[in-house]
Amino acid sequence: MRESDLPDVRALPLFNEISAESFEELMRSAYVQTFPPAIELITQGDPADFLHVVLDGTVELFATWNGRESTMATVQPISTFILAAVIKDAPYLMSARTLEKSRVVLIPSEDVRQNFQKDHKFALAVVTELANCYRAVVKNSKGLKLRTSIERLANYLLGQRGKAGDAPSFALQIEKKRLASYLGMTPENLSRAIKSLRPYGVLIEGNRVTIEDPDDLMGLAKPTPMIDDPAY
Amino acid sequence: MRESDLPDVRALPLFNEISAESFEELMRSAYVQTFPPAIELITQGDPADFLHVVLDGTVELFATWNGRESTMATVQPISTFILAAVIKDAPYLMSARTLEKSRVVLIPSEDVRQNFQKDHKFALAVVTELANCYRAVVKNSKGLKLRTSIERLANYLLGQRGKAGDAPSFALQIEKKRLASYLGMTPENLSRAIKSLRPYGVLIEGNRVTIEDPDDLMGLAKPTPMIDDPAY
DNA sequence: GTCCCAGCTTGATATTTATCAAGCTCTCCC
DNA sequence: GGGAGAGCTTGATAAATATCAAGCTGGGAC
Repeated sequence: MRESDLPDVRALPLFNEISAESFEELMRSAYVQTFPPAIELITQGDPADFLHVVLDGTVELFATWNGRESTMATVQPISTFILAAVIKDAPYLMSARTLEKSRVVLIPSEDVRQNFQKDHKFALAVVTELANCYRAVVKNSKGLKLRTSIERLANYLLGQRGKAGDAPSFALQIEKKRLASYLGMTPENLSRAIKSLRPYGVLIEGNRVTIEDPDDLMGLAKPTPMIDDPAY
Repeated sequence: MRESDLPDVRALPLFNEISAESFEELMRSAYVQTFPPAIELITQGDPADFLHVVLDGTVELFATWNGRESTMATVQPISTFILAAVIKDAPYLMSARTLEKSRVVLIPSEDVRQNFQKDHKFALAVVTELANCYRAVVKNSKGLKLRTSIERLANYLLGQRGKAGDAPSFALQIEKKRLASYLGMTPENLSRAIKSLRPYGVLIEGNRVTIEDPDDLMGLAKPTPMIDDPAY
């Protein structure tokens, strides 16, 4: 691991408050690896050997069953993933693959568990992180059960617009087929859903999204912090 | 709170390992209340004032948006709910109502947060509980996105059969309209889904479920611990 | 540059799921 | 015992979503 990576990892909420000793111990056994695109980093059902931290690139979390596959989340720098499995020393519930060339820190699970047993500050940070993850999945689940696919798309677009600083035009961060899967629909269905948002002032060409009148779109999307605000 | 309730609460994984001091402190400010059926205990969006522990009865967690409603979970004794909101000091993401006469312990959030700040054992228990909750929601989400409603029903029934000690016949623990909502479908659709399982040896009369040939049903349901095992 | 191919779109169709409208049944309450 | 009403079922229909089958397109690989 480069020296220059340490501050980035240290800045994560998960590691921010922990003792210098714990941090050093975790980093001593950790190592960084760079992966090409489309590499499966972890497979659901496997034992959780490492806590992962994405430093660069993009990682997709996905789940499979009976030959079907669904995108559960997209992880972008700098964040960790599969903390729950590591803590519980349980098998991964999701698989992960790189979507582009990515640099990932791998911290042996055993070290994570040991340090959170003895470092109270670390335990508190883990609690906060898990609570956030839990609430994120609950929000997601609410969206899936309470909204139609068009409503989910409309809210996704408004969310992305917010991330882009309320710019009238911005780029989609993921491929449409993955977005479709994330939103719980087929690519064909997404294509049509996009078209059906045209009357609400949404224009998508390639991965360039233009929202002419956010208020109009919001009339359809009816966003609520209880589903759409990651910080809520 | 009755003296006799204390051991029940103490036995929860969340409180099992904590110091006698912490436990006493939490219980001192806690109180028990008995609610009639169909009482809304908490409302999504409200500040998380209390950690709830169900001692008796049944509580439904549900979410609403834009006039729609969906059952997210059913809580039965003895378990806690809405821990994440309490820990984060954030608003509830879900509402809760009693389904029958229920006895609930209410522990002021502030006390929970204080004690988990100072009691390391408590913090560790909170981590475990949250990790379990998180994984439960992820499993649920996987089911929603990867399975059809009939497959979800089939797996639900197999799960209930397991809970009933693999008895060939058992009683549904919730009303069909709530089961429908929990599984992400309408009551009409559930009715028809039940019928469509008849060829797989499933017979449901009232709330009495009979599974004639579990193996046959499993051929359809294809259960996997990564979605269907609460302990996984 | 050109070829190739994955990703995307579009149209046609099928399946799944929801909605609407009765009617039935059971329980609770008087 | 006789309503009244909620829950459940059934049938008919509509809407949402998926599947299948082409075509289109734009960005690498060579």
